[in-house]
Amino acid sequence: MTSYDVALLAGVSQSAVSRCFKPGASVSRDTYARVMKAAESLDYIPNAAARSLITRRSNMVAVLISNVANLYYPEALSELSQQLNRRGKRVLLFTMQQESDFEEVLADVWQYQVDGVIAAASLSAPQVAEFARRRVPVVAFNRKPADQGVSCVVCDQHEGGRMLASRLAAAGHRQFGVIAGPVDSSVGRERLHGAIECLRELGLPEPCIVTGQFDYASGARGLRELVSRLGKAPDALICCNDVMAIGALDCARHELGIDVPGRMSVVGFDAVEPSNWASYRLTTLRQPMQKMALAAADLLSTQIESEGEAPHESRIFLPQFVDGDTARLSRIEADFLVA
Amino acid sequence: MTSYDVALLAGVSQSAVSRCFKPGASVSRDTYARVMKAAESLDYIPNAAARSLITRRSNMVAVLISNVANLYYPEALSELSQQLNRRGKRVLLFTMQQESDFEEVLADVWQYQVDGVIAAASLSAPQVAEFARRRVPVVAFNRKPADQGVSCVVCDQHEGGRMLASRLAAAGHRQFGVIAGPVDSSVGRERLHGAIECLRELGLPEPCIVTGQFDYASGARGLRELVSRLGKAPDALICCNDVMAIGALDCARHELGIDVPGRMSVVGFDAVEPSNWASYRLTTLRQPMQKMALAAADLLSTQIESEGEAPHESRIFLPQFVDGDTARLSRIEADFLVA
DNA sequence: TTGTACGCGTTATCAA
DNA sequence: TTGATAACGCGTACAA
Repeated sequence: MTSYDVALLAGVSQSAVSRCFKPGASVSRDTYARVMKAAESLDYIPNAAARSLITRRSNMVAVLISNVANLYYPEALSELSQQLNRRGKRVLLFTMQQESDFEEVLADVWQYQVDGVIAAASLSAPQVAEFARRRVPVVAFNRKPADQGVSCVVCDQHEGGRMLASRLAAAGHRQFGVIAGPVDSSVGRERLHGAIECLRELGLPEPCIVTGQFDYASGARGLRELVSRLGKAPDALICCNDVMAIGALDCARHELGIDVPGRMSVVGFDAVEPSNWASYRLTTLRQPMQKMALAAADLLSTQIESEGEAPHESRIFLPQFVDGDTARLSRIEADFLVA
Repeated sequence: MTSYDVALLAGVSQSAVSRCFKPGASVSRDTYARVMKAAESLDYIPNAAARSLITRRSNMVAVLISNVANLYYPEALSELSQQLNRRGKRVLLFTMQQESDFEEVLADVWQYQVDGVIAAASLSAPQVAEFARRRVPVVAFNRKPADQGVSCVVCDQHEGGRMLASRLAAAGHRQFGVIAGPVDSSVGRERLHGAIECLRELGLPEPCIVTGQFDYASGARGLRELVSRLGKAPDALICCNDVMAIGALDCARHELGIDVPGRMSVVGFDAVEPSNWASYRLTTLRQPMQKMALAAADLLSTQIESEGEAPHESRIFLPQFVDGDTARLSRIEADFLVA
């Protein structure tokens, strides 16, 4: 069914039909009614591919995301999808096993004439340049791109690392253990470095650091390794995401018999849903995902509507402290923060 | 950059360029090399919209899914995306707040000329008819459509309900409680009815049933209501998904002081990742998600390639029992099943 | 307000 | 193997 068929049935020209489906076009009430009736009876719906060919707008936005199964991404994806839909954009989803698959995926993205891209992956400078060359607006989501010429929405992971470390330090913890994220994760690196930096500034002993893969097993494995390296449990354990923190927590309680928070404090990042379950009540940091998705959709929409003339913008959000039951934190500190 | 630009630079006709990007077309080595060199230097990439206009293939598949944030969907979405990508299809994602938003979303789907649809939502008979009329292949994912004229991939939820109920019954549980899913969830309904049917056949007392929303809070709320209705905890608690089971489990242990599995057995459905964490070790059923995604991608690809001439097919998978620590199950039963 | 005519970038057909 | 030409379905000047 094409607009020609509808035009024929309605007894008008094809362009009249086209105008009826364009909001705010100049059509008489009578023509509109006839066209709509014909369209309905023929089940006519405009062809988005043909439209995009001439308008140079596909109304599609590519969302590039790695590791969808990670507990933290679904919320991001869900929010992004809603926000984009609200702005009349559809989500063309590109999932990657690892962030390193990003380059190959990009080649696919160009074909589809998407109006913009939201990339939850690290953007190298050449990649940023390619976006500019192709005039495809891009917003980096939760990744600080190497290049400055890109809009991004991030949660300040570095500051998050500092927040947790400083609160734990203020409460008297001295020997820190850290379970870091995989080396290719910039989010994990920033959290780690924020924590380390803070501890260094405070003159505390160097933390003992092990690497994990952001999964449950990594948390348990990480804690065991820390205990074996230190000869005892650290005073405080900072895990670079919640799932590892939960893995460590379970290991501490069920396997090693370490009292949390009595003997060891445990904190995580993300405030994924399970972190708030009664068995955990994890002390952690929440990324304001709804606001971040909203900001990303706004930034991208602005870029799209301005044809890339809008200045690049970085929206930086602060993580919110979630007061759980897995860390001993001093009352004073809490009062101080409220004031 | 269009194929004309490339043709000009390479000194060939536009159709020659087109052929170079079509696998298996008839082009001389020399022409191919010249075209590719020109294309590379111009950053040329074929325009998928223009291509789909004439080939009537967009290489896009719409995936309709509700409640992406549900712990169970991310795995499904991730697997589906991978399987479809492997077949050269991109995923156009449509998320719905509720399954009832399905109808509106469909209107959007038609515009985009997708090659097919994977619908994780209930399909009414008129909707099935519309797919047929528009000649868009569709595969229902984990939903038995009302109409038979649709391919579907499902896990036998009804049988799952029976499996859990029968094993619990065989182990001597008599008074059952059930926390059901929301009324508009066919998956939840089937699990519930399977369990009820089985208990009825065995001549056991009618189970006490409360309704939940598939979320953590529903599990706790549901258990409290059951206890208040029965005046005590049921012998066995069947929850229509894992997250509610975990909610009930936490409530039983941390709030009501009910020994699980000593005093009450608890089982769930889905085998989401947290169900296997040390704090829970939930007895549950796993849906073979990878196989299901694979089957869905296969079925849809077949439909697409046959232009809808392929017969409709139902692929029904059986849930796999996951032996956790939250249910007392008799040794005999276990041996019996192995044999 | 309406219709004519053209072009968006590609693939497909066909004759050379 | 190659190039000219005609679609694909739509939006949009432009003239009426």
